[in-house]
Amino acid sequence: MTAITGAGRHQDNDLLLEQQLCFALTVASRSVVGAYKPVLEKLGLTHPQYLVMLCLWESAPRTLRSISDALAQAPATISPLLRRLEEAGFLTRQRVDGNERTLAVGLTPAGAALRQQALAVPGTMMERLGLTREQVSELHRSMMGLIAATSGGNLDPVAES
Amino acid sequence: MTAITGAGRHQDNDLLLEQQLCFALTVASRSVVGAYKPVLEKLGLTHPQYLVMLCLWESAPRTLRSISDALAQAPATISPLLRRLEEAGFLTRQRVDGNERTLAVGLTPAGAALRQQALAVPGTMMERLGLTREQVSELHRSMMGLIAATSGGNLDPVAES
DNA sequence: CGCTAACAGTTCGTGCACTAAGTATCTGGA
DNA sequence: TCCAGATACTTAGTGCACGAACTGTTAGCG
Repeated sequence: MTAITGAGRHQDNDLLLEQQLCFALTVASRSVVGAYKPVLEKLGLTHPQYLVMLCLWESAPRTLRSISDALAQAPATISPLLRRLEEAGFLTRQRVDGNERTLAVGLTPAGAALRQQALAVPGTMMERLGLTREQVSELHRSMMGLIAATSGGNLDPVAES
Repeated sequence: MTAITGAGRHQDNDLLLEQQLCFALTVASRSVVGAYKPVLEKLGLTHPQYLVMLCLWESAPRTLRSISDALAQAPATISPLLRRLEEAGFLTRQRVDGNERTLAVGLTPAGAALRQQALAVPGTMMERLGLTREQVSELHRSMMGLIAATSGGNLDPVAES
């Protein structure tokens, strides 16, 4: 209601595909992930798998829930991802004997060793994207602001009933 | 080789999940798309479907290839998307009689009428995200720069053999 | 004319993301 | 103690993204 606030007579232009932020954002995301692909392939990882490994290199063993929270993704997304990484030999999944409910995800020697190769990835990507450390920081800040805007606002419910 | 250029002794910090641009970018993309979801649900569209409709509202009828190019997505992604939108009654798919190879994607009356409801979407989203028109423009510029960085650089091949 | 290469779209297989539903476990309170 | 609710993870189902293989069509070239 009151479409005048914020929108108004700009509405027609607002529907142009090219100037949609959501469009630019999804294309940028897919493009950057695509740029990682050939680099990560050498490590035997997909991009989401790479993010999981980053989690584990920071702290292991840890629970699925903890990884799920760190990556801001549903447990149902992480679960099969961990299964594939286990099949690839990079991590282990086992129940903690004190608590039969939680899953302890740990690194195998191969998974821990992979970190050495991964160390070169950020630098390689900055080079391939032609970005300076400052530009990366600036973009990172923008993204964090956007993430805060989505989770900070009263979004989860449709706001007004 | 020569990991000193660009990377160097920052490598350890570079692997921290939180400061990965690619991580922030994918989370931001998923978050924003997720924020669109309740709004687009009222129109009966998913976010990728919304982008296809934006294409068609700008110009219809047009070919699958043209939509695929505009959205920077593979024809194989667009094809089933169009099928579902046809099933939903928003567009038509028919062969051009002069050229049995290309597909003419056109709007149905329902698909054309949907534009009126969609006019409110950008304003609604700006409000929900708490972004000003200027902030949206700025973010949009950043994303376009990033997209240019991925397609501009010699990325497609792995560069050196 | 006939053949080959390029092109338009579709289909298939794999992996991700997310909702919903299901299983098992743990915890807090009557 | 026992039970209701919360919690941890898994599974199923839908849709998207992408590479690869496939069908059919068109265009160009000898």
